[in-house]
Amino acid sequence: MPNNRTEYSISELSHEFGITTRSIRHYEDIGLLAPQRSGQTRIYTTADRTKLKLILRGKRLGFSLKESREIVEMYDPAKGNTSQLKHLIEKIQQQREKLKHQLNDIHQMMRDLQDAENSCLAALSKTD
Amino acid sequence: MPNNRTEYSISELSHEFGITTRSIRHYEDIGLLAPQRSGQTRIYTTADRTKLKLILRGKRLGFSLKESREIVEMYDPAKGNTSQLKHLIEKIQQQREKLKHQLNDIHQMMRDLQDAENSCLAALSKTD
DNA sequence: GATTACCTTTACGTTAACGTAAAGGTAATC
DNA sequence: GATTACCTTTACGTTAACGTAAAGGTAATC
Repeated sequence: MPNNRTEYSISELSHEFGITTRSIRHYEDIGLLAPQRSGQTRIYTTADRTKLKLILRGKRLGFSLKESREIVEMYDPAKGNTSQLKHLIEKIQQQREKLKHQLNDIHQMMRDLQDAENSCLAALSKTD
Repeated sequence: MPNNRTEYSISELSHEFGITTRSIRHYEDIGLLAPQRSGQTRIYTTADRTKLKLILRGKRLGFSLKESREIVEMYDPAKGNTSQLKHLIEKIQQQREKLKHQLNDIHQMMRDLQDAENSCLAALSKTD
């Protein structure tokens, strides 16, 4: 299993992640990806692939592409001066807070689902 | 603190949840809410309010209104026969699976954020 | 050399989730 | 009785996130 690939075509990525090439190009249109070119053809690196993963994970969590951009930019090792670093740390904290709220929502929803299931089971046992 | 309200106006709910009345009416348009009427005016019960809460929580978790409909219908005590109950239990399980995946995504994202923060802190300590 | 399988760009179309205006009704207060 | 604060419906507009054609280029295979 040669998992040491370092370059990918757009269709390889689209197959791997179950999305269309149109989506991947769209992410580029709005500045989330910037693959190299070989002539006209796009060439994606493992870093591009990772960014794509971040975008799709964001989508699963209900992030807009604009919100995912912040995540992607955190991954980018664009570093900078002290004030930029401090600003980035602040952003990271904000994302963490948001995720904490989502965790609360998920746990609450799981409790609710448990309650719903229990009353279903109770209704079923009465029917027996 | 009289928390024993049983009826609410549309503006009361919009203020409480920080959304517009337009949104609330929209949820009704697509069949997520069905408040009573007093003449022309809508009257919301605590059950309606709970449904609205479910919708908004779903939105925070990235659910579409169509997906939230499933959650709302689980809350509805519409019960039914045995096969309907079993079907509902299946749906509940599916929602749980989806939430589990979201939990994984959140935990992974939190780890990534921690990594990003650590490298920021490392870069800062070098600057000192 | 034609079919196949990729790749490209341009550009209009679509769906969800509302926003926004227009036009009007009611009930209390100045 | 006019202003204020609510409520209503109808209907067109907007934004995000792509979908979908159209038109064309390249590289390998039959």
